[in-house]
Amino acid sequence: MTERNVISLDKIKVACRDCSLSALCLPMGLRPEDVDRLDAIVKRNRPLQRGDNLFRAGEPFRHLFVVKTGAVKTFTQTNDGDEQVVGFHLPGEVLGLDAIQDGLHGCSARALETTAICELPFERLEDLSSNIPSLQHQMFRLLSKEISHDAEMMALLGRSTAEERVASFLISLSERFKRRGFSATDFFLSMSRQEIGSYLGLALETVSRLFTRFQDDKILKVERKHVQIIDMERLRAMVTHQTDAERHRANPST
Amino acid sequence: MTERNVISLDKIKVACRDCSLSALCLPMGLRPEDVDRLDAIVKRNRPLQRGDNLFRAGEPFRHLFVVKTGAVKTFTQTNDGDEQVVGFHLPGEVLGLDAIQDGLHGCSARALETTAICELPFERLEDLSSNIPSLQHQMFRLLSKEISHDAEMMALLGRSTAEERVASFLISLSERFKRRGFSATDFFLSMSRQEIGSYLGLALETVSRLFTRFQDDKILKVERKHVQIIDMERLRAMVTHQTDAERHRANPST
DNA sequence: CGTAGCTTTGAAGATTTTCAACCTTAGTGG
DNA sequence: CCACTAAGGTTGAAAATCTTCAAAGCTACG
Repeated sequence: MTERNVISLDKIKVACRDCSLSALCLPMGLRPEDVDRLDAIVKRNRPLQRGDNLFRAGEPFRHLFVVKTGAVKTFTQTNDGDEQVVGFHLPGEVLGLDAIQDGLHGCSARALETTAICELPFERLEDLSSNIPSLQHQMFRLLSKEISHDAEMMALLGRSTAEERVASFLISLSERFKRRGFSATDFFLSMSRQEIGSYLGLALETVSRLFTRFQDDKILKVERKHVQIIDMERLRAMVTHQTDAERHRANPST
Repeated sequence: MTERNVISLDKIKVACRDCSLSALCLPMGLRPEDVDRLDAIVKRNRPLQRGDNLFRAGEPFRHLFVVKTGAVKTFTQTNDGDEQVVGFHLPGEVLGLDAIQDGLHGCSARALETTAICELPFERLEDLSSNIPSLQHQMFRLLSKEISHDAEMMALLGRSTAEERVASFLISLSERFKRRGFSATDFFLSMSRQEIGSYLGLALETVSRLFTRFQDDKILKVERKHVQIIDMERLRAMVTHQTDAERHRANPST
């Protein structure tokens, strides 16, 4: 990190803490004046209540959204009417990236709890990116990260047993909470068993049974929405599907 | 489409046909001189033979790759050693988008048949994008499209029966061939039952049985790698999981 | 022509889903 | 303050689906 960036870092952090743009600006020091320009286009809205929609599938796409606090699920409907959850979005995570493609939201987004959101007008973000190469680079990285994450998820769904999926899901939540400064081993699920099942391709009963079994095996302590991870080692050991990418990130020398 | 773009279209098509950049430049008219600049950074390599690796997981990322002819699979290894297919890439499709994130390839890519590839040095593409706003926009769309596609795939894997997955897979191939000017109803699979199964999260025997059943039901004609779709209607009817996004794209008024 | 690598097919076994009942909790209104 | 209700969660048993194991067939290639 260069001298210049050290100077700007505090300001960036403040701006990011405020507007939850860490996904965009934390990974790489933008110049302070650029952060100000980015900050200037961010809209802050009143918080969403549980059940409120942030956007619906088919609506025109104008903004990217960043979760500030709370949690959001994204989902589609199947032809036979039920809901298919395609993602959960925690603080610091970005929504709407799939809609850049054709200017229409491909899924709906709904708050799982009281949730604060920032809006980024995408056109203005594009303009800014043209003028700030490091912001453009951040945008590419942001989109690429999503692709990378999706590929891991597909590999998980494509291969795994119910046990492995649930273990993987818990580890993913744990890591995401940790990254945002929350406890990695003690947290509340804002989504129902139904929603977890839909996301993981399992019946809600299967999710419930696995939570019970993990608890019997002294790996977790689960009480409704409250989860405590007792034995992270064994939870990780259940996941045979660490990808090459994850291996290399964990230990780049191999 | 503006007058200016009409003029440039032929040239673009020629350039794209040559370098397989249609993913980047066909969806939106770049100015002719911009296409030339894009064309100038494209490298053309000797073709890959079946089994050759294009890149391996963990290798540093320098280029995006566009399939010109042939077919490529991307895959990761699981901890217990077997291969997990995460994607198939047909002519006109782009590989490596997941690696922008951290500069390392997250999966390996291997030719399924004799395959011609274009290389796009990513750094130079970023430079160009900074200077050509419409190219930047294309890049965002390209990445977004991949995210959109992955979300559909996740929804498919998360929900469906074996029947639905195989039907969906065939429809996807059919549409991709069609888009590139090949027959939508008569094509050759360049991948094995094993690889299809890995991709769809099914045992290879399950894939084989479903091909047989679809044939018995007069929906397909399958002879090893050669597939003919006899009854596209019924094939489509098997897929309950048309997403909102797909519905809206098919019929934007609803 | 023989062998290796797919592919197909059958049967048994395992996992997961479905259906049904019951339990728990949080919120509501008497 | 308590009872009631609705929503979500748990548990059991039966049924469906998919996988695994095993064997045999086919094709392409050397």
